[in-house]
Amino acid sequence: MPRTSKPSEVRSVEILSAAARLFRQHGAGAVSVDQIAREAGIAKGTFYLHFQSMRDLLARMAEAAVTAMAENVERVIAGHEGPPCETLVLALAALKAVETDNAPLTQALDHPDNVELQERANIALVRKIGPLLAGVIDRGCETGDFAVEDPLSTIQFILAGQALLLGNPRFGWSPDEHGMRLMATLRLTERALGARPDSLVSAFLAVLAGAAPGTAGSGKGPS
Amino acid sequence: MPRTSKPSEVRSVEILSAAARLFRQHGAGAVSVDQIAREAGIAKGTFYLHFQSMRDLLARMAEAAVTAMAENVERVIAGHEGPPCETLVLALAALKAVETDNAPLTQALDHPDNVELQERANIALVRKIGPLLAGVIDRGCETGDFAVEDPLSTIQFILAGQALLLGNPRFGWSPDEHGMRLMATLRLTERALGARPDSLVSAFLAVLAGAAPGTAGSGKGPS
Amino acid sequence: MPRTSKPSEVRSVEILSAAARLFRQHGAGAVSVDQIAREAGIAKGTFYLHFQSMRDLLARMAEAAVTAMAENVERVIAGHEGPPCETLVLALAALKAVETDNAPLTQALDHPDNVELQERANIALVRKIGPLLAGVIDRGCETGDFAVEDPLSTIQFILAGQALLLGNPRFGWSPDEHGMRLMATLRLTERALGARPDSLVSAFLAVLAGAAPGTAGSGKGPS
Amino acid sequence: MPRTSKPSEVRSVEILSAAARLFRQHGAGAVSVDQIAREAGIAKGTFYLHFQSMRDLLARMAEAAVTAMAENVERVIAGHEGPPCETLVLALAALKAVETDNAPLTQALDHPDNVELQERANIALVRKIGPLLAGVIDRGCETGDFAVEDPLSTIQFILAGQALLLGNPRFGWSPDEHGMRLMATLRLTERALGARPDSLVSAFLAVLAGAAPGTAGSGKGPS
DNA sequence: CATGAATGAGGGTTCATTCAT
DNA sequence: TATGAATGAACCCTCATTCAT
Repeated sequence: MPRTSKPSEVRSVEILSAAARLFRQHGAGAVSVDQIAREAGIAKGTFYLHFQSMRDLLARMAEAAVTAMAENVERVIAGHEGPPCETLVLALAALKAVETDNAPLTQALDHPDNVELQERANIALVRKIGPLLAGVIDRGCETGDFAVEDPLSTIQFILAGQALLLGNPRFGWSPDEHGMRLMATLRLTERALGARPDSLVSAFLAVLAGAAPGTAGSGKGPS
Repeated sequence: MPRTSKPSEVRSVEILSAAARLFRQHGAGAVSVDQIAREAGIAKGTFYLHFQSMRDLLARMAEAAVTAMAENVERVIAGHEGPPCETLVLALAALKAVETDNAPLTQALDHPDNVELQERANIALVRKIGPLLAGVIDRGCETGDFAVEDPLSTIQFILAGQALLLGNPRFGWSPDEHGMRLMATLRLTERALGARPDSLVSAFLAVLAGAAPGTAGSGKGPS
Repeated sequence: MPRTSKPSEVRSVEILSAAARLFRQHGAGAVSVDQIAREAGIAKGTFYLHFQSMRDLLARMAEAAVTAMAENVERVIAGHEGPPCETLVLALAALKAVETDNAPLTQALDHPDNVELQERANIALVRKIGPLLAGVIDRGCETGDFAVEDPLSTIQFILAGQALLLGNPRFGWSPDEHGMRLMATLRLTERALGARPDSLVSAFLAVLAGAAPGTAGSGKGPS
Repeated sequence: MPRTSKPSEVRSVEILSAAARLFRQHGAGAVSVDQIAREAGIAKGTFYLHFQSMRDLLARMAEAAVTAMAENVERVIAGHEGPPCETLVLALAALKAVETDNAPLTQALDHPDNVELQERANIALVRKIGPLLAGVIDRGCETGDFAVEDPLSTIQFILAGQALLLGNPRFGWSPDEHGMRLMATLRLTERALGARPDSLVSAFLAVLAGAAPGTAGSGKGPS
């Protein structure tokens, strides 16, 4: 009721995080513009001053999530000095960290109803993060740690597989099943990149053990 | 308006394929029961004589699609005598064949809006087809063609990666990009399964060249 | 599925009691022709062979209920020899007995949704039972037990009041409140009929105490 | 189609009276939200801006009707100075006045299908008006005009009887029959309250004759 | 920039009734 | 008489979007 005026960008972010909060609770499919407006403390009409449509909001949210991931990964890559194996594992961990972080935007993607959002994010992720990691692999190829012909395509496939098989709550893996698939994924990645056997696995265990320098903010391990 | 009575199963299939047709055109999310009924040439109420709800229809469609895939793969595996590499490639090709086939049910999954359907199918696919292919790999391990610790987890990861990276029209790969990713996938699979370098790639090329015996009905290569 | 042919009247009764059963459980407003047909073990179309419409069924049910009440009351009046006060109390008790009896038709009326049915029954009751009781009162006027100008109008008013105030579960009286209203009703009736003070009250207590001869089947007292 | 904005309360009342109009014509059970919206000159969605559901509307209508009655009665009681007999008769007349008034809300209750509404109103009426009249009777007991043990229970019974027997158009009494029942009701009330014979009847006739001071707005006599 | 009442097409679902068999 | 698949109008309700203020 009070008519508080704010710069467009501030309002947008407020709306975005209000939406994220609701999405987390009820899933994107079950949230109406009405609810978002109420949660953001604005009138319904104001929503349309900042977003063209509901679809627009969804798109921007997915974008924001992936951007956060990319930034996290970039920071890790830039900040880490050590064997490429470790860098890679840390980067993959940083990826998951965003999902695990309290950041509402990211967690919103986990709900069963948000499939479309999730998928968009996955695709953007493969497209955006792929090149970053491909850079790491390139370096690894130079140092002789890795040996692979087409690093980009390869890591993109691996990101895709991981996103669907491990990142998707719908599979409902038991902890055991999940662990087996995680380990198989590491071994497969080792081979796919032509890395020395056990090199990724041991790097992963090292990361799990102590917080390696350069880890992303949350400090949480990969899922 | 004319009142034609048909056996329940016939009507169900008619409705199912009417729905598939519309889904292909507009995406599952944008199709109403009204439209389906009109397309199927029945009254709206009749729809509810054969399907409990819209959700029910979606579930049955996803199920049908995956079942078709599983059958195709099984047929290929059973009917093929030759090196496991080839069997595997043929099986993967058969998988795609269902999607590529004219079968309306399968094609319906391709639309951008059908994410939920697609995802259900993907998950069911990984769960159902995984074990079938794991069997082929097991045999390969015995013959020495493959060497891998946990065939099921590994092939499931590969199926997941393939489903998202290659099966998803949203990526919008150019033909070149798509080709590179396909090749990288094959190389990755070779390494992941501990197969001899080039073994899968050459098997794939062989399949492309001539219709190997036991190929699925459509005869089309992998997407 | 088996096509058993039965005389129309038998079927009607079967359907009627199937409906009564369902009404008792879910209320008349929540029961569909479909359900009734299923419960009666017939096809939906068959329903319309015996009842013109749903409305028709409701009407016949209300009629049946009141007929049962009237018969009960008539039997009591005919079978009882004693002071009119007692006859009257017994008759009123018999009225309630039908409602309390297991007779599904009657109990169906108690559900909150069945208001229309209940009302029809009430009206029919006032119209049908009124004259019966008026006869008793007439006799009472002759014996000097009662003194009232217009027995029919009077007893109809009392029946109406009782039906709404005491017979309606929607009031939600506490046992105490209910008791007070019952006693006030008896006193009011005494005065209205010009009966000797306490005559009806004590007759009522007598009926409560021992099952007076001529009581209706259930033997249960008035509500 | 033209978009006219009105204060919420105004709209609510407009909708309410549009509904009342339709209810009067077709009965509450046969009126859809669609119709109400059309009659009120608003869009269907607007209806749900002011009423949570159809049920909500019904509840508010019943409430409004009884509130009007209670107010009328209260005004009469407060404004009248004279023998309790007369106050009582005036109050009962005021009750009917609301029903008889042109007030669409009240008239809506008259239709055969509105049983649920009517019943709710009846119950609320007995509960709300009962205590008001009981107060009058209490006073009468003090002045010696009345003599009754439990005024509340007694007057509630009488209200209930009157509501069903006289207020219900379904009985379809002929004018004669109606008159007889009205007179019997008065006599019964006299006796029930321990009033002097003819006291209520003559008060009633007095009220009929000239508009006694303090009568409700409509000035119409009891139905 | 902000408001929020108003819009109205569209959603899924039910169900009394019909009719070809 | 009996069947039950088919009908389709009607129902209640939601919600993305608009627009007068």
